[in-house]
Amino acid sequence: MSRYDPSVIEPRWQTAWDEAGVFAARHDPARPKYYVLEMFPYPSGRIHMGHVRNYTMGDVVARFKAAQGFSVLHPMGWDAFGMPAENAAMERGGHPKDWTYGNIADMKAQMRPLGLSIDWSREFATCDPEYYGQQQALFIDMLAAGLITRKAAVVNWDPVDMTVLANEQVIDGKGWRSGAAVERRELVQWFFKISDYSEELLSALDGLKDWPEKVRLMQANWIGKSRGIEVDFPLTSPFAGQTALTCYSTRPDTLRAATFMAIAPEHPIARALAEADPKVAAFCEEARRGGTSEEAIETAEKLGHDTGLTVRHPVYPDKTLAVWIGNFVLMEYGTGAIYCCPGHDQRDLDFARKYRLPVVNAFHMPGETNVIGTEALVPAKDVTVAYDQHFTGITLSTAYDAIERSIDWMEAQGLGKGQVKYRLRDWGLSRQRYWGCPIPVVHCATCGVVPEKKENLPVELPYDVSFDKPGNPLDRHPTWRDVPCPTCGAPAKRETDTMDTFVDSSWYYARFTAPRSKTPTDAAEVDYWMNVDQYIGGIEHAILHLLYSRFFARAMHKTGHLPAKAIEPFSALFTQGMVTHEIYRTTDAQGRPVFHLPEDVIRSEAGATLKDGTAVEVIPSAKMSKSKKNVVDPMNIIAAYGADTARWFVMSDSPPERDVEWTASGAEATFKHLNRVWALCDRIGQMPADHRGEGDDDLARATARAIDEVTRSIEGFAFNKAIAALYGFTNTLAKANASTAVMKEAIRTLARLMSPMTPHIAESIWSYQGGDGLCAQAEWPKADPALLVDDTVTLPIQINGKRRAEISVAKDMAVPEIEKIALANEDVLRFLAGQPVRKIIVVPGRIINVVV
RNA sequence: GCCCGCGUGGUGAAAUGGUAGACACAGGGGACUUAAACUCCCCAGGCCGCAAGGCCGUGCCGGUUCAAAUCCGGCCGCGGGCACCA
Repeated sequence: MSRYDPSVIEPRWQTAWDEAGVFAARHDPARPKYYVLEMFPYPSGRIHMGHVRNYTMGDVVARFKAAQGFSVLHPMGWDAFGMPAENAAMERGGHPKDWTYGNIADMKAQMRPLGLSIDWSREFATCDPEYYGQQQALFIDMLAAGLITRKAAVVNWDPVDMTVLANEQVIDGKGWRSGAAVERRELVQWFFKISDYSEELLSALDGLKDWPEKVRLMQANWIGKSRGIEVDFPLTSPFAGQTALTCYSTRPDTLRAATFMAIAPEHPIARALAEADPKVAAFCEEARRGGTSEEAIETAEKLGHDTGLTVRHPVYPDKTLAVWIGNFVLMEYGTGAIYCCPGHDQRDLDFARKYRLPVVNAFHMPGETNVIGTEALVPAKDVTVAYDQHFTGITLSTAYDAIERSIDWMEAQGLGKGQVKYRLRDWGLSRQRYWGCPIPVVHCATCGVVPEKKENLPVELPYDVSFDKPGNPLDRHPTWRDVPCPTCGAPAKRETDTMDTFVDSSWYYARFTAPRSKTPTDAAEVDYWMNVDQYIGGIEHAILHLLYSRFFARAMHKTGHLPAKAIEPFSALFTQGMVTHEIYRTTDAQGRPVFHLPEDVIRSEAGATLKDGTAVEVIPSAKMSKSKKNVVDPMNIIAAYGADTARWFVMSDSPPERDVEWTASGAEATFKHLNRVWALCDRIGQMPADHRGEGDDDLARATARAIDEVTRSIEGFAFNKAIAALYGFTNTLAKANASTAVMKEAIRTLARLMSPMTPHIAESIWSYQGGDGLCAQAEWPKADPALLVDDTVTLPIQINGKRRAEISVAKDMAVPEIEKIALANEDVLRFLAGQPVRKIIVVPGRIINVVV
């Protein structure tokens, strides 16, 4: 065997795998299938360590399952629509399509040398007309099935660029390019009616046993099921045709402490007031400032304007409450009007203190006075509190019980209606952008909104567009936009909005089962391959992508594109931690932030500079992101040490669910280790066939233990522990003095155990040591159970919980006998110093604790 | 602001109620070498001690338990998500 040279062996084995078609997914009804999928990448043009970690994890699972006899589907594609392509076109010229396909070619060229066991014959990009045409067919079917609707929605409007902005393009309430103050504007948009599935998506979470608990919890909170009551507050004098304000509240137990009302600036009453009163109009205008994100609204300063109107308290008619307009009340949620209990809600209290509104308690902590100062009294709902003069007569109660009693009482009095509500809103899919899947409908003056005929799909994006002006180029492309109505043939206009890119990623997993099908899916293929047995991706997708995919699978089932068994498309989910890195920032002449790639920054003990000496601000590690440019290029590691080193290293140190801070150190050490394995293989290969050693039994046991540990660790997604076990086994093997046959068997086992992580070197060892066929197709080793049990066990002895001694006893020794030996131990006697033993606890096989 | 996580040596971590620090990285010492690199061997949580050994120690404070890194309550710090980044 020559020296270890990955640049020679890695391409050789990759070619061998390709020629043998090892990774082509085969629809084989005789074998169990296993579908492993990693979240497909956005084609930024460069792979980074996060990709290497993500795809190596999936590859370990895919190779492991293949070795265990499964027919494995392990595909790869590109989440290729989205804003960066348009931004690139605006900043550097060129066309989003050319930029995207160029990036895909570049990234694929960087991924191939990793030696991933991917079936590349199934590759597609979401911007392929073949893919998005089928997505348009799905849209048309979903429209017909009543799963899609149109309604008004609020967007970020840049009044200078006259364009809609994404939330990330709104920085401190200003447009990222124009710097203009952003306004909230209403626009008619397309929506998927995901809220029809709120209860279904919530209750089905219980069945997702192999999803992380935290993801299910996050989704449950996002869906936000609440039980509350809808109450009318009568206006003391009717206004604008309204006689009452209708509010929804989840805390009717605090209704007595309501001291004022707040309505949204878009509320009909606020609009009517604004028409008559320029001061109200000015306030409503002001309240529309800022971005649409919940974060922006929740953290913005709460502003209010007193309308002068009052309402009567529905339960205590003597009380009247002032009606305010508040910039924090949203017309989209609930009824656009809320009643405020500053005593028991911090936001309401802050508002009340600011505008000198009254504050009262609905309850106190038992035995306390609880005068409200600057902090609202907000105990957990399961804490018993003392209600004051509560309308139901409740005195001591938890909030849980008081809420139920209040709802029952108010329903009985005809004052309100108990209701279940969900926080989950419909999914707005319209985007006023070019680089996305066109929404396949036509607007006709006589027929209204008409879906495109399926035989005309795909509705393809025109290539001849320019990005020199802000806004959507499809809007100013007459020959694409102006088409005859599919129904009546009269001149009509295409929808120029394109789809949210979350739509693209909500069904790609199904498409991989039959990527060239002339319909969105192929019944026989989805039936064999679905569901995804193991889905792997970043925790940042815990809510939106995964929830949308769960909805889409249901919608695809309803429209006949997926079988019922696939409505939960991902049987098991693993959320890997992120690869993080420091961020490097300078500012431009206008004071705006400019970010720099790590390779453009020179780091020293004193700080960081650019190559021209400009000082760079170093921001602590955060998720690697394109916009922050804190991404690391793994290609230099592959060039220097080979793919096996990169793969082993990203799997070795941190547990896969935890974030890992990228550092260059350690890759070198991995490479040295692989060299040691190579040399060990060489040495064993040259042992005389008749060599006899003393250590055959010990090595056989160590081999069995390694099989057991590596197998269990991979099954439990503890790849770092699998690698620790492989280090241990390699060290044992290197020191072993065993017979040639046992040594050879051990290193062939080592090759198979390493192969999911380091498939190329494993293949070389396998063939050199006389393994049959390709290691990639070899069966996974099985441990002999008889070799896994030890006859004796070491038991630590604690005295009052502190470890003081240890004894070695037979594995199956009876407890009384262990007690006797422990109490006779001389270290134990020394520590006891004659004190009487109060209790002795023996946990067989684990520990002994003597209590004095 | 709201929801969800995470916090253990100089570093990545292991131990998920039962011997805290496995396995590695960086570091120190030694062997080999004219020398260096490579390779191999040894040491290594902190404090006290010549040693034997002892005390302390898993972000901080408190609790449950024979026993807590692990379970519970409260704080602090860091990260993810917040519906148009993907």
